[in-house]
Amino acid sequence: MEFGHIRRSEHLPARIAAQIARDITEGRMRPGEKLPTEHFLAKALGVSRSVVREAIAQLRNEGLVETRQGVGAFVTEPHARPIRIEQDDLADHQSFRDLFQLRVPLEIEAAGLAALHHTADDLQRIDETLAGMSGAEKWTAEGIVADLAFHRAVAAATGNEYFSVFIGFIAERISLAINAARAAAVLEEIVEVTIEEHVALRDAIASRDPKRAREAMKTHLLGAAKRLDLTLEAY
Amino acid sequence: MEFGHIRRSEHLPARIAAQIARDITEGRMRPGEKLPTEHFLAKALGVSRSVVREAIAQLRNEGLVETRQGVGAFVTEPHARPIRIEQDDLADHQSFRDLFQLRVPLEIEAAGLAALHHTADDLQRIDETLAGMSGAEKWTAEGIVADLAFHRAVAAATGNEYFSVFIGFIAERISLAINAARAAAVLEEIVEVTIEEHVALRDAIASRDPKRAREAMKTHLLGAAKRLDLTLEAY
DNA sequence: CATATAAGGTTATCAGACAACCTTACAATG
DNA sequence: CATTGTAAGGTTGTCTGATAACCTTATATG
Repeated sequence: MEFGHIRRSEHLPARIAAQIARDITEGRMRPGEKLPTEHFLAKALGVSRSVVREAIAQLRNEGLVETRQGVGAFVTEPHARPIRIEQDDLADHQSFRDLFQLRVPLEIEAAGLAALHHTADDLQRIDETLAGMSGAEKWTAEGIVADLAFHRAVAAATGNEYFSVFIGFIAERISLAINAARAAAVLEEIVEVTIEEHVALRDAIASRDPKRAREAMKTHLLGAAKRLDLTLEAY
Repeated sequence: MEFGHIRRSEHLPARIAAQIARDITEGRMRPGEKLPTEHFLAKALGVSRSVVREAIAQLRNEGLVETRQGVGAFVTEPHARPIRIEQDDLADHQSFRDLFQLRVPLEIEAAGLAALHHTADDLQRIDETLAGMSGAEKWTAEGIVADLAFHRAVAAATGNEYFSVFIGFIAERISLAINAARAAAVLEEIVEVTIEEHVALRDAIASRDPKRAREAMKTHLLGAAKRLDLTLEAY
């Protein structure tokens, strides 16, 4: 096992943890295998034991290793790691587009499921977000927040918690990125059109027509993509 | 702010982290608020600074706090926190079905995008997973792993990293859940059928026919759902 | 053979110190 | 006055060394 020295930069423990994590995920360390002792790692990496401990603690939090007092640290069985996406990943245009592209099929399906499964409460919450969107003339950031609330409400109406979690997460990231990048004037135009499309979608859901709801969501999202100058495949 | 002493049991840092996490998620500490200094917390909780540091490091890994050297630790804004889903959430049948339902539109879209965007390398990796699946007669767990690898390879062929991340995550959870719940005999039958469907999907991708690829994936997933006794909406 | 006991190794925790970095206040400079 | 430099104090980051708790293994003991 090789343990090259760590470059002096920022976040030593995170760097070390990432290195060991790579060793594990890329197969250089197999499940059940014992990590070197903290003492050894500290010597080998040229850092103190505190840093090594913090790195191992991070790996333990991520579920990649297990530590047993008096015995050592061991690579765990291929146990699913939590998914994790950082805001910074959306900095460039490519990532933004990719995430938007991921959003489309999820939201279309959610619209269809919402049409089938929504309750009276769900519909009321959707209507509330619509009212919040057209209520004031505070476009810009307010409009983005209201748009996000609408999409959340539709996702919640599916009755499937995972749609809520994933769509909420993705839509929120996209909203934040838009809000950070776009000028107020552009936002105003976007929001104007958005409201009409939201109402159309809401009506399709209310009439329990999954096909129409899906089409409405598709129209809405592809329209939004166009207004954001994103080119997405459509077929 | 109250900081009652921590009971002497196991995993002091985890206990402390959990306590602070509760303070944050239950609103007793608001986003942007500064945590007490490590020194103060150590004194107040009756533990050493190392323990406090490890607890705060865990919170940082979970995205609940941010630390700035020389300044302090601060509660993060909720939207800056990464999405995180634990394995335990899939214990009951309802959750399993819901996650499977979420998977369907994602994978269908991925199949279409893979047909459009795959490179020669992508296709080769897909073929490798097919070979791995039919290569041995070790069905059961091996078959599940190979199935997962196939779906990962297709997602990777989209060229969209987020499809890889999300589909990899979801499919892995489902695979683990299936592996834990099903008997070997049942798995064998499932895998038999799966291979044919995989090949069909592979051919559709290879001929760059997104429509056929989407249909193949849809057939495959809805068939899989049926074999798992899941009832999903289809329209 | 079965059971205690001792020894050594490893992680968990503690304690104290110094380094790196940030903020603030205030003086110096133009 | 506005800007820049500088010093002070506070906080996190890292280092060092030691002790406690725990496990494994080997050895002794009946």
